Amino acid sequence: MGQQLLDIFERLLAHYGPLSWWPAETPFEVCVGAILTQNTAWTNVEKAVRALKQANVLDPAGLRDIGQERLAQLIRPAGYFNVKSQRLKDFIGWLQAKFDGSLEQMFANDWQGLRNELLEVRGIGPETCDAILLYAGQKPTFVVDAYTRRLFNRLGLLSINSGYEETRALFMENLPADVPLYNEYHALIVEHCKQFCRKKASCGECPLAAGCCHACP
DNA sequence: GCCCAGGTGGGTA
DNA sequence: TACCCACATGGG
Repeated sequence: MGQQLLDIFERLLAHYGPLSWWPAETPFEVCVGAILTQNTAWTNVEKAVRALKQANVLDPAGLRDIGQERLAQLIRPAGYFNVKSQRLKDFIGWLQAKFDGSLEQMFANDWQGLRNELLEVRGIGPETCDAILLYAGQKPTFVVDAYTRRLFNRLGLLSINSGYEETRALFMENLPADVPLYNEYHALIVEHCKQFCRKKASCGECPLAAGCCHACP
C-alpha cells in the first residue's frame, strides 16, 4: 500500500510539479484561510483575505479588536460570512486565552495534544485543524478533504464509507511522517481534482490510471 | 437558471 | 451511529 501511495504521488508530482503550499504569506494567514475556505472556492477566499489585508486586520490583535459585524462584511466574498466571522472570533479568542495570541507559543506544544485541543474549538473541524497544523505549523499530519476521499475511492484504495480519521490513517500509516511529502501530496490531490474531477481536461491526459474521476471511461 | 466549492455543527431517529 | 439541514458568495 505504501508503494502504491508513493507511485500515485510521484505521478502527480511529475505531472503538476511541486506546488509548495499553502498559498499565504504568513502562518497566521494560513489559519485564517483554512477557516475561510470551508466548503468554499479558493478564489472567493482570496477576495476576503485581500479585504482583511487592506483593512490591516490580518493578525491576531487585528482580528481580536475588530467588531464581528465589520469582520463579517470584510469576509463577505468568502460566503457563510456570519458563521465564519464567529469561527474566526472563536479561534482568536482561544489563541489569546491559551497562548497569549501567539502562534509560536501554540506550535511549541506537542502537536498531537495540540490537535486534540484545536478540535475542541468551535468551527475547527478535522480538515481545518490538520491544515493549520501542517501548513502553518509544519507538523507531520495528513490533510484529508472531499477530493481525497473521492479520488482514492475511485482508485479503489478506500471504501466509500471511510470517514475522515480512517482516510487520514491510510496515508499516515503507510507513508513516512514527512512534512514536505504531506504538504505536496495534499496540494497535488487538490490540483489534480480541480482539473480532472471538474471536467476541465480530458482523461486522455490524466496522469493517473483511468477511473480516477467521473469523466474517466 | 442550476450546480458546486480545499466543511462544520446542530438537530432528529 | 447515521442521515439531514443551514450556512452564502461567485464562477462555470
